[in-house]
Amino acid sequence: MKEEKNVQENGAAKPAKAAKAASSGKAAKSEQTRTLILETALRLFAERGYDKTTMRAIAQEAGVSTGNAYYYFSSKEHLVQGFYDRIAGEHAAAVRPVLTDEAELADRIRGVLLTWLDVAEPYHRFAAQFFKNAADPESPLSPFSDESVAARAAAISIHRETLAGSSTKSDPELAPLLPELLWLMQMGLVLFWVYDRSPGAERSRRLVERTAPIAARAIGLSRFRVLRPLVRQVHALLVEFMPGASAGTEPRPAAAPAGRPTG
Amino acid sequence: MKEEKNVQENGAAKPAKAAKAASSGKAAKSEQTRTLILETALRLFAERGYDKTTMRAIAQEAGVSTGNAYYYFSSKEHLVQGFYDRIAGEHAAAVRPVLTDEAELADRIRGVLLTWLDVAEPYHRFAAQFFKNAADPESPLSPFSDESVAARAAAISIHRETLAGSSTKSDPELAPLLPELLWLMQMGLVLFWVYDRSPGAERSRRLVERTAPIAARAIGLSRFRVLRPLVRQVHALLVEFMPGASAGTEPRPAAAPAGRPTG
DNA sequence: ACCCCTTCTTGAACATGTTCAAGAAGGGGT
DNA sequence: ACCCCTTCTTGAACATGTTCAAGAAGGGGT
Repeated sequence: MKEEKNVQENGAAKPAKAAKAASSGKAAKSEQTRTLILETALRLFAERGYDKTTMRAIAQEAGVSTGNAYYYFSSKEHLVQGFYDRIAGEHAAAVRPVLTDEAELADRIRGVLLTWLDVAEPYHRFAAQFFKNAADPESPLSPFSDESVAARAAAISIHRETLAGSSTKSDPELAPLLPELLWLMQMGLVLFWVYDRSPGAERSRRLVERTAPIAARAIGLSRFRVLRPLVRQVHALLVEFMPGASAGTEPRPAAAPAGRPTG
Repeated sequence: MKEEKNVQENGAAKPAKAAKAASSGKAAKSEQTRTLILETALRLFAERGYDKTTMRAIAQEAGVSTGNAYYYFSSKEHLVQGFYDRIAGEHAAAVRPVLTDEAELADRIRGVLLTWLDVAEPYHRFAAQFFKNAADPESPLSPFSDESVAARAAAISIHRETLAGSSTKSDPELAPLLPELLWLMQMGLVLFWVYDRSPGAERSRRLVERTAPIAARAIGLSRFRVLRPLVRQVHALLVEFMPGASAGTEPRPAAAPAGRPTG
């Protein structure tokens, strides 16, 4: 079912003539169709859930043929990529007040993570259903996949700001790696949230309330002398295993570095 | 595709007459068929991978009808449960030397985790392919699901021994929660390993080499005064969120406690 | 020997993700 | 106006997980 052959760059067969079409004034017809299919899919996902929404239903609802949906999105999973990007965008926007108003690191971390829960809440049921795809390392939906680089970089960027804007000082060596560490923490939260069945995801919220101060405190403590050896070890660990952690603070654009897989 | 109706206790329609059959001397024919199907499935999974192995192929290879396979295993996923149990069993056995020979906590943790990698290695490709199912919270394969309680308890039990047998002392309040914490660490390793494409999973092995001393050191440091507040917070966190963490050290049998989901 | 109820077994039918051959639509270039 | 090449679009066909109605096999109880 999952073949190595026929891998597409970005999951769609969309040709490179996009630029040309844009310069020709009106949005390309093609682009409209693509958007229509995507919007329809996301709406149906939200209404019925991922599994209950068939490709046939999406195509029919969008008024195109089944095959046409596959012309624009090479699989059902690829339709979810758009959902990813949307949530990431909403989060980036919704998080502004927190980053300007809060000073304490714990509050900033808490605010950023709670905001994510707020943004994601409407999609909770939907998310739980397609989450399994995201966990498949082969899947473009994996948070570690090349296709997710943009969303990942954006998320890490938020965390960089979270740290930079606070008064808490951390071990200077460790500092550049902390944004990615917070991102990892966020991924953990997402994992927990997906499993969370409590009404309003209140358990997830409480988890944030509990862990944000811990993370902040641990970061603050990282300068203490007793912890120096531990911090050193953690630092070495992160440098070795965080993809691109040593490559400075700029979020990298599209292409992932060659060589070893993201894992 | 995934309906709430028709949930079965243990994923098979196997009737409660097992005990009776056992007392009647020879293994019930039914049990033989069940085992045959399972063995065949695991063999084909290992040979061809999860996705490439169709239910039809399993049935055919086992010499039964497709429908018959579904009589014994209510879905393809349920066939993998047996694989879980097998790996857990092998790990429990293979880990004996480590637990008797090693004294240092770091070495014990490292040994236990490296042994898991050894045991799991033959199934690496296979595991990566069905891992997505395990990540689905709805799936019986989820490490947090009720169906996985037995395997989870066994794994935690190993970690309890890992800690108990070492000379490292930890914060006494924290101590009872550490086995589950180590289990969580192990789950993290599994996650990493599934994504790991390096030959022989050497990156996973290096991750263990790096993290085992860190974990051991952090556990040892937990008694220090500066860290007291942090340890307190972590403790409160674990008590609240670790399923059954407050319920003493005995691994619980089958049924999960009522109320909130495992998440 | 026979009846009846439970347990197994079968293979066709169904649902749904995906592929594919065929052709329609667009749009230069002449 | 016409040809040709690329881009879209279609709907049938395919693959495979799962369900289901039908009936076979077993095994007491009489």
